[in-house]
Amino acid sequence: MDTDRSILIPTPALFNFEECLWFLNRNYDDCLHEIEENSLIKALKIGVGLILIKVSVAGSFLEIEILSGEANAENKAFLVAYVTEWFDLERNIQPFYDLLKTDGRLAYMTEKYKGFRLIGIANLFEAICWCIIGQQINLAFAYKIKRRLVEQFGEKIDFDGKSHFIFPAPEVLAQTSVEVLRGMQFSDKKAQYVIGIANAFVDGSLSKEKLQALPDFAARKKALTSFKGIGAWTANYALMKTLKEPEGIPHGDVGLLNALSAHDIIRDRSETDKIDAFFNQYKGWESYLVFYLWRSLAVK
DNA sequence: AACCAGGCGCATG
DNA sequence: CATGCGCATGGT
Repeated sequence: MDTDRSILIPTPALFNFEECLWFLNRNYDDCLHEIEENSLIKALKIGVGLILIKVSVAGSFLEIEILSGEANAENKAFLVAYVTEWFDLERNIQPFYDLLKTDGRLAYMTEKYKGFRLIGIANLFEAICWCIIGQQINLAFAYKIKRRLVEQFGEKIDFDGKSHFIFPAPEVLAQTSVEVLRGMQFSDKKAQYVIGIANAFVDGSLSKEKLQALPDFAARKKALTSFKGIGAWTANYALMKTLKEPEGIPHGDVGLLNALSAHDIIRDRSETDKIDAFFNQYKGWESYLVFYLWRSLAVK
């Protein structure tokens, strides 16, 4: 191991990297990272520089190896912060487990999914675009469309015979056209939404920093849903994945509803009062509950 | 081969 | 405020 190009982050209690990898894989074809064996490879942009990292477990540490790009102190500090946020390493999830254990239907999760963390999407623009792509279509198709978009417009690092992409910048997508996106099988509306959101990022009317500066969850949700293409589901999803907001419950989500009925919490999606009452028992941990329910959905 | 997919916006009652 | 409808097209 080249210590110059390697960083170790101590892992917290109740952390299991393989559980997290399961979620990042799930038999889907995500173009923004690659999983091989028990490691994860991802390209990132730091300032103007591209960097390729490999994340794996080394004893009681997560190891970040810099495969390509500059391994200076500044980049290393960025990477520690990035991976810590990505895997939500700073959160003590014991209180969540204590709540799960009081619920006969969900208590099994504290063993079966032990150490599973809320996997983030640090890039707000990416999170929103991903939501728009995924609205009302099946996930396999959504990943295909995302790949077309990313491979056409994203920057990449070639390493070891493979290309590793990063999500396109708003400036780039703001310059494309509905026709081009239609060619990638975006619907007319979704193409308009993505371009509209890209322009909002370019002109500064929407940004992660601006959202974070708002006083509370309700204000952030309202700000997000004022943009075309961002409804309640997308706003909650983005707040949950990018800002790690506990209250971000993607209401109406098909996967969530399926998991709720699979656990006999509801019979059909109209029972919104039951859903609210259920989530009320998990104050402060709603988004984690959503994540664990998604985790419970076996893929094929 | 019909029915469903990690919804959303807009038009009505 | 709640309900209904069109969207677009791949998966199963």
